[in-house]
Amino acid sequence: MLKLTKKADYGLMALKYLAEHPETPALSAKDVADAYVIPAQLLAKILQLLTKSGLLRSHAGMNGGYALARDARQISAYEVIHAIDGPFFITSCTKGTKSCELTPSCTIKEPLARVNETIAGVLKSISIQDLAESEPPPGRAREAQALVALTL
Amino acid sequence: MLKLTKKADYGLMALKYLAEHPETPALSAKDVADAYVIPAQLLAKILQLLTKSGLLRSHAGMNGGYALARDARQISAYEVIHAIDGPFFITSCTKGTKSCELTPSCTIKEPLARVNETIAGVLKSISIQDLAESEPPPGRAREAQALVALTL
DNA sequence: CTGAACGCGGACCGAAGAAGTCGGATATTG
DNA sequence: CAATATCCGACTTCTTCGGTCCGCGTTCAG
Repeated sequence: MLKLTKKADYGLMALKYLAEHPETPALSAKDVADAYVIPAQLLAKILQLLTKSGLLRSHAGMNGGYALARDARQISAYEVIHAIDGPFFITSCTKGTKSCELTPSCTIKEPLARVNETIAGVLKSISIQDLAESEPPPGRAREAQALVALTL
Repeated sequence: MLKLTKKADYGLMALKYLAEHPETPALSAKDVADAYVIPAQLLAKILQLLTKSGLLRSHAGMNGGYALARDARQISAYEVIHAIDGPFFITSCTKGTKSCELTPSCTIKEPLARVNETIAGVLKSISIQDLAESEPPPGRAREAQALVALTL
């Protein structure tokens, strides 16, 4: 409940890894899969998704692999998750496609949709670059650049 | 991915319903299940969970049922979700129980943990009362009372 | 005191989605 | 040509969610 999939995790990890190695022209799926210890074939499919979404550029053949399509600072965590897991909604009852039918049930959904947007906003404000940077010095914390207002 | 379960939805709906009927001493699971159109037996179990967590007070026997244990304003959406779905983490890799083992993989998780806390903060700032109020007049929007800072 | 209405709680099952595997086609380079 | 890549769909396996069933304890009305 309310957790992102391993695929999305893997995708974020992979992008972070690519962001940390800007010098290399391309890294193969296997390279990344070895660096972390995730199954190579699975990672490959994830990277393919990210390529289709325009976040990565791929190059087949020997010495091929993947590279970031844009600057790491221009890629948000939201885009990655969206590319891998599709559009995400907090509510099971995604209003729009007459899912809640007759029942006037979904009075809850209205305020929860705001929460949904808030979370999306937070995710959009985080870039791959942020992920790649924020780890080495344990004490140092980058100052808040994301400030999100929630109105019910 | 990243959506809350129907059980949590049902729980929120039920609490909202109870908040809207403060006069009645107790409403049975069936009452609420009929109001919205959700399966009664399932709702019953959810209400039991909420009772065990201290959010509701139950009364067995004829004319029994459930009532809010506290004021609707004192119950947060976070508590409800937590009571029903258990502790929630964005990351599949909940650090703490040596889940990420040897792999130095989870460099991602550190910043994502912040996101997790941010979301939890938003959820904590929403009360059942908010849910019960925010619907009738479509144009009117309560002003932002939740302002969340995210620091990476 | 007896039975109906209710909460309690465990066992169970089907469906759906996530995680991961396999196999083959295509492209690129040495 | 051969090795190394991406690419892409089908498939199996595993877990979890949504939901049902049944039996028990409690309360209250007649």
